[in-house]
Amino acid sequence: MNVTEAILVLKENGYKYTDKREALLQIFSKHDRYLSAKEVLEFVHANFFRLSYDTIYRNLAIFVDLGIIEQTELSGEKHFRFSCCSSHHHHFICNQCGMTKNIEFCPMDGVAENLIGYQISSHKFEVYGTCPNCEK
Amino acid sequence: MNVTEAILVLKENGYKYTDKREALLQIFSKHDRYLSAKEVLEFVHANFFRLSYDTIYRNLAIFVDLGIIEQTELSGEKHFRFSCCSSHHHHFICNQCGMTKNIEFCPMDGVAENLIGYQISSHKFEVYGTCPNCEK
DNA sequence: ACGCAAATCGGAATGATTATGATTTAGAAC
DNA sequence: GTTCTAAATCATAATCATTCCGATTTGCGT
Repeated sequence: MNVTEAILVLKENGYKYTDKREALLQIFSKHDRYLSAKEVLEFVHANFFRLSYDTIYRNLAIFVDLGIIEQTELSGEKHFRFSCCSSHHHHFICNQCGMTKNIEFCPMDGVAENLIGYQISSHKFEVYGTCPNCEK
Repeated sequence: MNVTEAILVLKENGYKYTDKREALLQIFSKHDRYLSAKEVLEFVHANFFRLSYDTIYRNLAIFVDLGIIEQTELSGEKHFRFSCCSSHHHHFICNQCGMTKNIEFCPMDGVAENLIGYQISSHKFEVYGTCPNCEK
């Protein structure tokens, strides 16, 4: 997923092009890790854009809906990052910088048969720690 | 883990016995599922106890520290439940009632070797859905 | 260029959680 | 059992992320 593709996806789903939306997408394109709403706001402001929290949250929710970005909860706050690829996968997430590394293995495979009668709607598998870069 | 054991653990770690703490532990003993702080407060009040949020959060944090209860984040709110057993395990969690079912399988086994250079501090594997009881 | 629904603004509201300063209490020492 | 002190609790205010709202602006089809 890149900025141009994302804008196309927005169009396809009836959302308009706006400079704010492009600015948001650029941020995610440039910073390839999990960002809090506040971080996003600061990056946008650094680029001489005015932007309200309302706009941030509203658009990020739309982006998540459309699969443009991924969302997770880190220490009580929502964090967002560009969708790295369409295939189902999980993440190692660095507690320091928010960097992620894909984990292709999905633990659901061997689990469903032990949950007969339970309707499974979703699952979460995340590994937390420190990435080699922050380790130094 | 039961109430008496929990009080013992508190004593061993230099925490005093109080009727509020016992009331909290009784709630968890009685309601074997993930509870929000608000639910805990309501249950306690129903038992004719006065209790402030401060006391709830402070004690629940202590309980988590001592391994008396477990904590997770469900739809943006902290939830707590009695530690069911000491062995490492994961959970199916019902979105409706907060009920849990243990999943003994731990996906970390086959994953660590693919994360050389990454220091792993913790991980989370949770399956969400509807339990047979809420399904009806 | 016009019109309108969608998008944005900014400021207020919400709701969970945490901090504060005063008061009460458990439990040890006498 | 009385006293003492640190811990625990209380009530309230503060904080912080997130959402809501009414007013204004803007993208884009006509």
